Amino acid sequence: MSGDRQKPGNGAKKKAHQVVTSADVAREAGVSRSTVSRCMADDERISEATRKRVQETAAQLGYHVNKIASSMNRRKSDLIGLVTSGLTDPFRIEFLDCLISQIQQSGYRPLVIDVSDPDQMGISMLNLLQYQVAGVVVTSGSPSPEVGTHYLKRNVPVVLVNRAGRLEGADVINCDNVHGGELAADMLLKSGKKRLGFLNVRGGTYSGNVRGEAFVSRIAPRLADGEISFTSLVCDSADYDGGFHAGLKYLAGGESTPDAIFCAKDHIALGLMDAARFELGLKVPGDLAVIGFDDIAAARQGAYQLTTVRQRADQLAEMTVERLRRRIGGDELGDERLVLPVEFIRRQTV
Amino acid sequence: MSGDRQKPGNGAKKKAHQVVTSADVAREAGVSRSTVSRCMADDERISEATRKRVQETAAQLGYHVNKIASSMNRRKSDLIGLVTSGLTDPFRIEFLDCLISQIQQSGYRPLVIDVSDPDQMGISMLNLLQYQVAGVVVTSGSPSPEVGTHYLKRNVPVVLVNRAGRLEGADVINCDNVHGGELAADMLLKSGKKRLGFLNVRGGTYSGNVRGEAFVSRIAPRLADGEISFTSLVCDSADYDGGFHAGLKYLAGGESTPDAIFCAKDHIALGLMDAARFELGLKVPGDLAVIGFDDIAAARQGAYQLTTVRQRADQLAEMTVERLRRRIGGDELGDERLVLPVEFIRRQTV
DNA sequence: CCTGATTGTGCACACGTGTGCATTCAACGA
DNA sequence: TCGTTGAATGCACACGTGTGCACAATCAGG
Repeated sequence: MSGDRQKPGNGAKKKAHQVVTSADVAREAGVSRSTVSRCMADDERISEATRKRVQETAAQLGYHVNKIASSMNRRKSDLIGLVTSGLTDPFRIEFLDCLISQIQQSGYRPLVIDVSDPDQMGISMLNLLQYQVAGVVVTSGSPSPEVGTHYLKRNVPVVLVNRAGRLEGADVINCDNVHGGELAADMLLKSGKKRLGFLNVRGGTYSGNVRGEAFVSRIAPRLADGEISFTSLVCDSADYDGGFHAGLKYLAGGESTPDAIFCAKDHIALGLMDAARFELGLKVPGDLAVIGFDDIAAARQGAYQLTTVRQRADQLAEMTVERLRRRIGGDELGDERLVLPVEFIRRQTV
Repeated sequence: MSGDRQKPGNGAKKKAHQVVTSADVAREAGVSRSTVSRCMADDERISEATRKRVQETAAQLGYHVNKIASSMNRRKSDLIGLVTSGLTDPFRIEFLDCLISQIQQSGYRPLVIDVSDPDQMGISMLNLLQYQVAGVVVTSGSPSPEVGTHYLKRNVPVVLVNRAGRLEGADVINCDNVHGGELAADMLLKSGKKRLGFLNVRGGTYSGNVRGEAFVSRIAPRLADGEISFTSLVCDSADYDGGFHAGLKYLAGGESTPDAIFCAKDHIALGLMDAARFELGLKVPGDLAVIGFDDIAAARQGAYQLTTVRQRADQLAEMTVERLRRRIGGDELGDERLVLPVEFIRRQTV
């Protein structure tokens, strides 16, 4: 009555505290194991009566589907790989926060891979395949685009967020970096400042570069007129300390010292502001106007009140998960570049 | 020669782009599948020659062990569940950053579970069991201690971090909240301030409560003398905004307004400072001394320079992983409460 | 009562791996 | 040459699930 082949030699004398399996539920409910499986998956072909009965016995026995076994059979797990590079960048953290929440609500689970260490990176990313992930989100700029190819080759959907380029068969989602750079430029042009600068990390990130280029093209006419000047500034790390040291370096005084700086991201801007205000005694925005990018939580804090360009982490996450779900569901979407709108947030640093 | 039973009816005409399996490697290298398995696991009984040969063919064919299948067989995966409540608390983020890095270096993978939503919490935590996690780290205060019991019942090691109480068979790791509270008290007593306060979130967290109680016991003698006064302050959320609004509420003026406040955590202290300085025009530390707890990155920033009690996220993570690994390895450790030292960091808010 | 359609369940296989046990083989001492 | 030992490897089973297909049961219509 219990179905399937019996085990040959051992008379059910395994370990005492064994985990409850679908076979147990089947036996208890007087149905086959297949039926149990179908009931747990809400298969429509099962009659209402048995489904209810089985689900009740399952609950009573404390049965939960073994996702590992299930994943093995279906050759696909409910895991979604999140490739990130540490948990230090504030905007990325906000994004991951939204993303994890959304992923979970969609019935998936986030499997985090940290690729801070460049050596480990390759193997770390391959590890995701070992876990049969249903999809991958790449939020870090460091992995080369080609790693995405490995996933796509195995039909694992990939979404690249705030990254460069195009990837055949994958979505690339960015905020409107160009428009953001232009908004910042417009604001500084209107502010009456004359010696503009753009501060980015050495070598540049894709997003930062685009923002900077858009900024420069927008101010180009006025530059040509000679009404204003422009300097490209560089910091050593894309964070608070990087901005801080850049501030010490570039704002120490002199005729050509910038009086308005557009930063590639908020976190850099905060460091820059603190160096200017607390180390060099400059007034913001009196002596120095600052504009950031992202609108991280700290930008809203009283100590900064940073004027910035907002990109919405929640929207970014929402779109990421939506695209991922559709691709996992089998939609053939082609490769697209999706752009989310940005918004200028005027506070008190211009 | 290829070993194992053959598939009955189908003459190897499956899907074209199938994933490479250990059987493929075995066939290619002219050994049995068992040998391949042992080679990949660096089993000692395999001769050096064949091991090398097999590993080379494996690399050549692009074979990687299927962790899902492996987990199923061993009834234990390489996943470690991280139970957190959102990614908003700065210190927790720093801790998770270290933790994820350490977990990864130990050959495990972090599976994040967000229990922000209290409704989802129960099922979310059970989901971890479905994935056969090797261990669980609980970093959020919200789940009731009894959830840990579910894991322990299945022999899944559990580590509770900065949490209350004891759990039979699990480690509970805390920083030295008591000493931290005392250090803060000593500092404020020495500062000459007279109207002390302790600011914590309404209802209190375990860590916060302990810090506050230690603070109060330390100042108790001077309280009894009538030399100083003490007020217990409450904010609505344990973050920047909570501290900010509490500042507006408690520092608006009047005779009994505190002139020195010990905050349960840094993030609250930052909000409090900003309300005091930028909304109410108070000088810090002149009109108001502030001490925090944690020493998050923002506390070091020029705009705050917060005097605080440091707990080391990296040490916390290191100890967490070490205990977890030992328990996973089979060590019977009993249930312990581990306490990490704290350090007073004197900056410019006292 | 027979036929065909519909609905609900069970059987048996497959997923890819780890591992206890048996087996093979070479080496070695008597 | 034979028996013994130790090393290296193969065989077969088990892990827990999903699902195509076959089969049973019920029912409608003639």
